[in-house]
Amino acid sequence: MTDLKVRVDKKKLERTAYVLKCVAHPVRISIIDLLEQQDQLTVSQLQEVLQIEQSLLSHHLTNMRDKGLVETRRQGKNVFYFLTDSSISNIIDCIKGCKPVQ
Amino acid sequence: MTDLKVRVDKKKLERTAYVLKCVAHPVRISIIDLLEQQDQLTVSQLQEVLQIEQSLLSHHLTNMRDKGLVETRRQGKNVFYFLTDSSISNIIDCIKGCKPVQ
DNA sequence: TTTATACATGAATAAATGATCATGTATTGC
DNA sequence: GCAATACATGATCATTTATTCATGTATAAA
Repeated sequence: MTDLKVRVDKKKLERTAYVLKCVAHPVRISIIDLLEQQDQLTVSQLQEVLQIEQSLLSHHLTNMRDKGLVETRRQGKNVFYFLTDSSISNIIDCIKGCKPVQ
Repeated sequence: MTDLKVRVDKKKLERTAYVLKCVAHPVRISIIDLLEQQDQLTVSQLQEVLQIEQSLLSHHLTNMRDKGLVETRRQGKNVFYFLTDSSISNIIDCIKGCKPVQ
């Protein structure tokens, strides 16, 4: 109570919220889950599983790339997406570990 | 590749995104961090640390309560807020463990 | 060099979220 | 009962995010 304070500095707080906001979407969580299983996947492969419009998927992927969650590697006509670093995966583990509330 | 699929069912996916969306805000992350340090805190105590408008804080707290992240206990004029279950805290641990991207 | 495939981008719109302000309610002490 | 303290709520407006649609670009293959 005496010297209680937020232990995370403002910059990191904002960065964290920024990244988490990106994770916090059903489609993007699904993408992370798939990339944990598969190491790398093309947009078409993701689309086949997710069954959403190509352009919507592309927007989501661009979003994730902008926030540093995934990276890409082009190979011929295909672009492979893969998770940037495994620490992101921890988030998914947490989620899985979480008891559903209510 | 053959039978690749999302390992989280749709309902849980949505619930997860819903809760994560709630976590994904600097003020609310701060609140979680404070409640990890203190067990329970009144709105006034939170306000003193966070330095934001009372009504804004109250809105954030109501939001977190709706999503099941926190619960409340009234004691006289004060309302104490506390984290619902420790599993939520894991999210914070993850965040702290995450390397800052870029 | 045209056509098809794979993916990205931008504009427009819809929907959700955040912040502010004014006001309302519960509890306590006088 | 009345005032003060502690907190909640609702309306409003601004900002952000999600989705769709149309179109653009890169690569490969014919």
